[in-house]
Amino acid sequence: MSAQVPPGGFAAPKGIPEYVGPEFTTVRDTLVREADRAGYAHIELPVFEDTALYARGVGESTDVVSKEMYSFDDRGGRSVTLRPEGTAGVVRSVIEHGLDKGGLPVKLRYAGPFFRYERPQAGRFRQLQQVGVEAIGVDDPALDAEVLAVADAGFRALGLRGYRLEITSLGDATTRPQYRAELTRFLEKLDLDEPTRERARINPLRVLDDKRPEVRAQLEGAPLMVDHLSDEAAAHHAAVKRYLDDLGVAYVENPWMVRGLDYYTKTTFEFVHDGLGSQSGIGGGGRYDGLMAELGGPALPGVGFGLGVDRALLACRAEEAGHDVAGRVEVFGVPLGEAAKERLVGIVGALRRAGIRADLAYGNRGLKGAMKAADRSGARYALVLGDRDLEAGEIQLKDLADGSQSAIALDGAAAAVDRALQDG
RNA sequence: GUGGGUGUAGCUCAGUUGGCAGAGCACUGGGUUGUGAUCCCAGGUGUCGCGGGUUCAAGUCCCGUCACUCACCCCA
Repeated sequence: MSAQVPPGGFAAPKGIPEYVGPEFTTVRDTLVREADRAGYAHIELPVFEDTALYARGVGESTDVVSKEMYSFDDRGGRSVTLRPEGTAGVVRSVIEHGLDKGGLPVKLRYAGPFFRYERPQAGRFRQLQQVGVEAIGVDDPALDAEVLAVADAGFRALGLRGYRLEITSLGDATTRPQYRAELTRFLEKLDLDEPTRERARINPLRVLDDKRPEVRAQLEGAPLMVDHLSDEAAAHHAAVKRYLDDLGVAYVENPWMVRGLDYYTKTTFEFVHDGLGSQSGIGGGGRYDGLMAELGGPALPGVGFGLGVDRALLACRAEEAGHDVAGRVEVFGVPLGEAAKERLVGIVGALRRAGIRADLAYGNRGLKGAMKAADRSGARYALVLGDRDLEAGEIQLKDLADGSQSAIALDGAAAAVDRALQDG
């Protein structure tokens, strides 16, 4: 398909998607807008952090930390890592700057690139784009539900329908160790290959969402975390579901769901889309009540999500949703000859100063080529100017949608175009 | 990290039992210096991914290698 050596000799690093045009930013900004509506404030964070932050925050035993990080020593000999996820950085910033000293919860949102050294695949990239929110400082199931509702609203706003929200509870520190021991005893009796046994040793929960049928069959009857919740965690879980009903957010329970990051407690969730192939998660997250303390801050709870912008975009393409492709510009200038070009350059400048998106046919193309460029620009109107019009003190305003054309006065042409656009 | 598939023009691809490297789309110009989205005409010097081998002859067969891709794993 693609040549190994591209024209010019350079290729983008492996596994990194590049987006040209408005499609990507439209998806990202739509997701961000829903977080803004719920009062989450923007936070701009470093793209790399102290490696130890992720080792401690995300968890040494996770795949993300143990084999997928872009880590290197900087020139001062400090080990730094390109951020593989957003929550650890947000929590670090909250602790470092005492953002929890004011009113709680602290509600923050972020957007940007993250990095994981994985084998690229459909929907899986080494540089991935996420939009995320974090609500820190309050342990209230209504806040869990709000976070879920914000994500759901974002996907709905994109026009997506072919996804579902799966939720479960991972319990808390009071009962998880017992459950883990019980699950380990169950797994030890199964016939599993060596890599899977190794996984069971590192994190037995992870074996539960194995996709292979031969493994799934053996998992029938495995002990589930939702049956081993503390009274408090069970009440929290039940309350979250009630609040989701109040918010009109649909969900299904998936007690086999596991998260790959160690910090999750209680509520965890994943948005799953059916049209994406193997990498079907378009967003995920949950509660992390121990993370603040783990990273040296006050023992405050938190809840948040990360949404995959790349995957949401692929989902939009799969559903053919959200394609309001606005033109690059609204007005396109077509000059015939040098004198006309000098005059049109000024008019296009005036249009831009008036807030109208406008462009011009450069390169002294023929009339036909210039009109073709006007068509491709997506403009509503073309402004055609030649010697004949200059003499008459007029300029031709052509409606590219219906082909109609009328002459308007050259003086004040920009204002007249503005009026035409207003009238629609 | 493990396994499968695929590499031919900017893009999507065809190329038969080994015999002159092609089509569509896109792009540029012209038909028409006063009109685009339609129509007609013209415009291609491609490391056939790369290296080696077999052969009179390799895009085609063999070996190696690289890249891409899908799945496992993992996750957004």
